[in-house]
Amino acid sequence: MDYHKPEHSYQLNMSDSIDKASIIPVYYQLAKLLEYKIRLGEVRAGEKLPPENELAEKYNISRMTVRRAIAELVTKGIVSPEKGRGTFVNAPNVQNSTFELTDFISDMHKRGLNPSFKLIEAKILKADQDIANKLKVPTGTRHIFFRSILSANDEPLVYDLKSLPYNKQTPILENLYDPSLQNMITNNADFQMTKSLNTLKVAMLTHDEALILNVPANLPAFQLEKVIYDQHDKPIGYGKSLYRGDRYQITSRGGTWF
Amino acid sequence: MDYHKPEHSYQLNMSDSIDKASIIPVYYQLAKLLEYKIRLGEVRAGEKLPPENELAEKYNISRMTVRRAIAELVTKGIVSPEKGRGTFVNAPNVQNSTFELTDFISDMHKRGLNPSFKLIEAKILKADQDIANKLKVPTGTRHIFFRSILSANDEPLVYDLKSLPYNKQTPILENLYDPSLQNMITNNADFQMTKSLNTLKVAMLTHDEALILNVPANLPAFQLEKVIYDQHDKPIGYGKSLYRGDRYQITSRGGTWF
DNA sequence: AAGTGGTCTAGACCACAGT
DNA sequence: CTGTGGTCTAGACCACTTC
Repeated sequence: MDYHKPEHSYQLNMSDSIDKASIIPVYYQLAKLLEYKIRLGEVRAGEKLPPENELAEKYNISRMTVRRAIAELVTKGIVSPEKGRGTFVNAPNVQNSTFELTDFISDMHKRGLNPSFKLIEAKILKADQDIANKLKVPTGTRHIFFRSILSANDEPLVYDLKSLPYNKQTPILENLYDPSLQNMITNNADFQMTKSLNTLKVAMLTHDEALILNVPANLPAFQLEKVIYDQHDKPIGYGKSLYRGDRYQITSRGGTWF
Repeated sequence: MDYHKPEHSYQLNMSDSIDKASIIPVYYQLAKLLEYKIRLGEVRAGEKLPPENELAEKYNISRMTVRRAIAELVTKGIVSPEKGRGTFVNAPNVQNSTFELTDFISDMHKRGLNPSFKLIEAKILKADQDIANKLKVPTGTRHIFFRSILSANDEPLVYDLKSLPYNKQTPILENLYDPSLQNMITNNADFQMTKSLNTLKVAMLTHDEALILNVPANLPAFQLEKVIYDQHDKPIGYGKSLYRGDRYQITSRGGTWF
């Protein structure tokens, strides 16, 4: 019995040819064609794709176009070219998974929920040891501190704390309207490029935090910490977000196909 | 006062030119050059890069090479080309963060720890409602069930549960040696392409789970659930991993720069 | 030496956006 | 209509791998 060959046919009924007259780009057609052949097992993991020259000749297209097609598969992680040797089909990798944490508002929209935002408090504080460390400033330096609640369908979901270095040039008022770190970056033409360091932990909600989120204490939660740096690697914001563990989860798709 | 222009100079002292004789590819040189100019604010967010023609002429290189350079910036999320309009510099996005969960062994190695693996139990079970649901089989269908502990520096860190459809063709013994879902995929030539669905939650360790990990009960933990599908979208594995919340955290870098 | 991927060129035509 | 990015070609030379 040959159980390598699935009996049923696929929806895709691809012919082994390229339609140059099509509106669909040639490189895209070829990429799909190769992907299809790999899916069918015509070229298996560890084996080589036909050389670029050969593909170009076979389908009557230029080698550059072939390369563009292969580049598509490379970015998808399906194949890996090796200089002087050939382009090899990767074994499906199912071990890795990538979780995206986007901003709360779009995240909730994507989940079909109605997000809202409430600022609890905004004040100027002197940096304690912890904050001084995060913002790389001396202790006692003044910074603006925000506390807010993010809700979905009027149910509190995230408790959010932010600290920004206090800067007389920066108007506080507009930050009150949207104190997201993103807003701060976007509205300040000083920041051409930024980077952020993110840490995801699990935490147990303290009594106070649970009270604010209107949940029982000792509920587990995601804790997302974010430090944002400007183009000179100077911290320009620190944020800590607590996501209710009973309501929030993150999903991702992985593998060789996306 | 012009606080847009930082007074101090950068380490990079890039000349506004391309060295065609260099071993460094021209497209790479140009990509770095453009990135540098954006970083300096020479082209700010929302503004256009010079047209491809112009860049090609200015640096005496072909337009295809210019495009290759710009493609680098596109994949980094720094610019976005718009057909017929130009190539625009993106505002730094600091909201999104991407967390990678790789396999335990390489993850621990990367963290400089010494990983080890212990199989607690492997047995054949009949699927209960939950497992039947995950593996999309009728309840009562036999499946292989694995329980194991993953440790770093001999300290239990992850409690891992796996269920695979029972298949007489699949030798169990090799799975006992390395019962990772990845191993199962790699060793089975039937699977050309696979996909996985991953869910990350927070959970409270039950008494039993805590006992196995040798930690106090009610410790919060990451719970990673993974369902793997073959190329026909048939589930071929279900896994649940509990990561000690007091010892495990995930970090990522984000922003316009990686 | 032969095969293979990596880079690069100097054109070309197209589709779309803005005038 | 002009400017712009998107696609494609038919070559070329190089560096690396394998024989």
